[in-house]
Amino acid sequence: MSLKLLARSLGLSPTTVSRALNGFPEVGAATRSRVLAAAAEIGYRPDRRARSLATGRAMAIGHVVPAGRQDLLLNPIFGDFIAGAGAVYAREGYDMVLSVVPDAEEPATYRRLGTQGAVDGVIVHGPVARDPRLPVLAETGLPFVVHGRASGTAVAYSWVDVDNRRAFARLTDYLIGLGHRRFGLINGPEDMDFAARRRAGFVEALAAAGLAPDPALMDAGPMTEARGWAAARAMLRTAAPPTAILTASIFSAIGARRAVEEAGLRPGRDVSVATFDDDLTYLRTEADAPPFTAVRSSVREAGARAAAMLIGLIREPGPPRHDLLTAALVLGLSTAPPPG
Amino acid sequence: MSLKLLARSLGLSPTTVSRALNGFPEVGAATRSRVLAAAAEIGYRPDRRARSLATGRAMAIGHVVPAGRQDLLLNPIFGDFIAGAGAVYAREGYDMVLSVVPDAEEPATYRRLGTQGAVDGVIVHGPVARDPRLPVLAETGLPFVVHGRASGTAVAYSWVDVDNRRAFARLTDYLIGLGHRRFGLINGPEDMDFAARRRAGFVEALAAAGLAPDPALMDAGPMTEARGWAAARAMLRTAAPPTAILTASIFSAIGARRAVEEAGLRPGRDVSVATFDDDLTYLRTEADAPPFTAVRSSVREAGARAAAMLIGLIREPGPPRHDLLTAALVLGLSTAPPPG
DNA sequence: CTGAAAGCGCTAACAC
DNA sequence: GTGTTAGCGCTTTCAG
Repeated sequence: MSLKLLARSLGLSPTTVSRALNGFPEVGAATRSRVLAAAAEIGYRPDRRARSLATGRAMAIGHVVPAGRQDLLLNPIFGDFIAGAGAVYAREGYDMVLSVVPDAEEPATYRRLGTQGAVDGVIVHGPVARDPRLPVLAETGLPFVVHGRASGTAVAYSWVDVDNRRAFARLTDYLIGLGHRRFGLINGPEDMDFAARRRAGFVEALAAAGLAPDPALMDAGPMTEARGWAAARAMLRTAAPPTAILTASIFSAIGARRAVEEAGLRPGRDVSVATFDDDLTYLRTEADAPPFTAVRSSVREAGARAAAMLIGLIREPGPPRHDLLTAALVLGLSTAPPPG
Repeated sequence: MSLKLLARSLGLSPTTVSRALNGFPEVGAATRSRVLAAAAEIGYRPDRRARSLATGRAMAIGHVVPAGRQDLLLNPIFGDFIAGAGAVYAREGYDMVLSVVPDAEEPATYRRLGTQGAVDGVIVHGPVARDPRLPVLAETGLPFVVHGRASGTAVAYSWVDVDNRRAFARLTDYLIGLGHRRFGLINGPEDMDFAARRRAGFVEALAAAGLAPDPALMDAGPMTEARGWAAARAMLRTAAPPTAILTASIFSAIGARRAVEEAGLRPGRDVSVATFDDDLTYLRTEADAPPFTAVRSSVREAGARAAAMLIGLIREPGPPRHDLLTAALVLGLSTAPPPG
């Protein structure tokens, strides 16, 4: 059922009906209610494409996910971010367009999105240092917000990020407070911005306590169980093994625990394994209470904020905006004072 | 840059340019190459909305995710499914439109999507028994494919599913083969189709071995660490505790292991904890090799197949299609013959 | 307060 | 082979 037909059935012009439906002031009260009633009854829904074509606004936001960086999609974080953003979009009447594209085509995709008028703005996921996507995006003129930050970029851009540096500094502080002095770090891939910041927080907290990080006890790589296992295993075989291991993901932590067990040690007793995982709502909830550390998801919140920021930017363009969230601190699997 | 302008700059009519670009046969070879060259040079991209409006095809697929059922989004499974589907969409020129909507508005959303011409088809996630969405969707006439199955529905629908029943039967068989006789089951929410089927596979395998399931050792609920912990704890305190526990998720398994440890038992020695998690690519990869069980993701494959099926259905409508994938069997954390 | 007309950018009958 | 015309469904000047 089109606007035209609706109008005809009411004996009105499409123009008037459009105005009534869109809340324009110049419509007569009686007419408006008549139109509204009729529209509701037949369940009239304006065609998004036609409206978009006429107004120039797509009422949609693009999320481009590099197909190669699959861990991004697979990572529960992504889903949580999307959930937060999606809720905002739904409220504001925006659609979310997800494109999974081969890495090489990412720039082309951004251009396409901008040119084709399919979206009004874009959210960038998984920034890396000197991210090549940002200049491309800036060039298109399409508003965009980055989830995370990309160091080493000349482009001024808007971002929403969780304070990873501070989170790891806090986690490290906590362990230092328990009495630990020798730490292992099993980090994510450090070419990715968040991982680099986590490392910085770790090193910084050590320095503040007059401790020096041991390069032999620092690993960076995919946040998988296998990697966590291998890294912890290697650390435990060094001459001076760590009494506490910080991991950047619940999966790394699982692997690390396994290595601890295999070494004949007790996780949470002989060796503490601490996890910071930004998003564990799928795993634990506030209600869980002891013996679980209650957490809330900062990532979902970040998704919501990024979406809101982007919509704001679309509505009234302006200088880049920034939003740094405090991470929910998660003390994972098991920690205790060092033995002895 | 619009088609019209492009045409004008070439001294051609928009029609001819359109035909040349879209590979229609009646265009002269010389003209075509001229058009193609010019289009490439200026980076011409047809406006999707305009094209969609003119052709009636949206070239987009909708995925509607109930906001309330957040575990769905949070679940890494979802991301993996999306990754598989997304790759197919990208190849076929489709966009993916994700809507996160409050549960109550889901039917309205389906209607909206159908009416507004925003999408050509829909993928339904997380079916439950007698799912109310299917009738609504069927009524709209919009092609759709369900990821999973919904028992107790009169509607004939297309689906792609992983054989959860068989997967759990196999996992149970495996443990029986190791010598176990008393099993605990920590299942997902059994109102959801996949969980119900998993339970069925478990019970079935026991029956085939002449064993009866013990209701006191069967839990169903959210697949979280906390739930896994609580369920396992309760089971281990019964008069006849299980020697092996099957869990429906890696998170449940983590919780269960913890409970085993807290009970003074060794996971993987005194009590086996077996996990079936359909999607663990984010956790493990084929390359991991021992000590990790190699897995591949059946969910990603399911996403790809569902997408392909839906596109097929859009291109040539027909009777419902079905696709049942064999699950990648995952033996999680640690299993061993029963003690003694 | 309401309507007629033009146009968003593209495709598709129907000529030529 | 190429162009003309109409139209997808909506919004938006511009008249009245």
